[in-house]
Amino acid sequence: MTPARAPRADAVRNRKKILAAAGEQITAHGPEVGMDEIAAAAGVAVGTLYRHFPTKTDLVAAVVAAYIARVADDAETALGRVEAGAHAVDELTAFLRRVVEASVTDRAVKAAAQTLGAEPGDRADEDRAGAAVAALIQVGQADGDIHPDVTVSDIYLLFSTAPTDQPPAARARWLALVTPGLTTRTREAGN
Amino acid sequence: MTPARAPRADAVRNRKKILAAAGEQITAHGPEVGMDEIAAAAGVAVGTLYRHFPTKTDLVAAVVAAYIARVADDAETALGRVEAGAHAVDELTAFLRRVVEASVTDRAVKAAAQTLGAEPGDRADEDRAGAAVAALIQVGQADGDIHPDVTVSDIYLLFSTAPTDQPPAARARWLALVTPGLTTRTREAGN
DNA sequence: ATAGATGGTGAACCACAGTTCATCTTATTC
DNA sequence: GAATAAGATGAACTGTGGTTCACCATCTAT
Repeated sequence: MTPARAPRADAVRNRKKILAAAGEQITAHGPEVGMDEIAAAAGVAVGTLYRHFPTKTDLVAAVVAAYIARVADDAETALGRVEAGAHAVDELTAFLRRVVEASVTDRAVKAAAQTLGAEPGDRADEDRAGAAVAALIQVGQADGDIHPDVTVSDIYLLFSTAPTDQPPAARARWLALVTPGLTTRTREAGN
Repeated sequence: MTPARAPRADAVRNRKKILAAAGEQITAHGPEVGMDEIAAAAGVAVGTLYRHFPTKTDLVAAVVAAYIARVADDAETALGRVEAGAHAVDELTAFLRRVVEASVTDRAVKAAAQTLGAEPGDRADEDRAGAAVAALIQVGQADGDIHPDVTVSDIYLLFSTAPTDQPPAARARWLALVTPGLTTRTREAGN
């Protein structure tokens, strides 16, 4: 069922360039960047964009998928560290922080995803991330550091509400406000 | 310095109708509702909208201002209850919950405010709300219930990150996750 | 080297939403 | 009840941005 001949070399190259450019442009100027601008940034004509992605929504979806893949990688790495002996709570909060920090860059991606009807291009990556986070939580709960009723969807909930458009100080503060809800430790003064 | 004759009666009436309709339409269908639709809902022609509000951004700003005024009222009422003997923490969290709940209706307002360059039409209402919340926090801290380093901007930060587009259960859960960051009490199991 | 399809180009197209304005209506004033 | 200014109307205009498509270029298999 795959008799189609292999895609042309330059087509593959262009696809990558487009994806990269789209990511950059969207994170830089928000989701309202025109297709023309993305095309220009990729060093390609608009038509080429449409050859690879039938619609702008599809393009954004692809960018979002790439973002999710990155997050999944991050989560799995964190899990790896825990298996190597690191504390799960620490890794989880650090993961949270990292995602929130990174989302400054990727905030527009999120916005774009909502503006258009962003579809999960690759459910697989989403699952990967979920599994890793779940494992992280479980270990943390076994350690007695993470509150027993915390679930993966809690983490997603916090992700989706992260103040990506706020200055660094505010993001740090937000993290400080939110972590006590996840851990069993009493809130410490700070920041 | 006010020699201008009083505005016509129907003009005043229309202004109200427009504001009301704009609020409804935006909360119902998001900030992307067309001016035509708002006009239709108000039982007026588009041109009338532009007579009262030179641009769509101005109209949205007016709607946002009305929203802020409502929040300010709410905060002041809560403060009143505290002065009458209620616990400040409870009132603060209840206030938070109320705003989050209400924002289901008003979520689009927030979105609209960000989409366009929403300007604070009435700084006064903003200040009213801020003052009331500050008082609430202060009393709560004096009671020893609210963490000493909590500030008004923390509350604003939480507002701005409230999951307004999530189902009720998720919003409740969010509140449960976030409150421990404000209080001095240890997190209790729940939900 | 050549054929033929795959991929690339970009000017033109189109739909949509905000905005304008010449004209008509209606409230207010004397 | 005129006269007049304030307000209302809505068809038409405009600019923007996604999308198309007829034509050209390039890669790959033979």
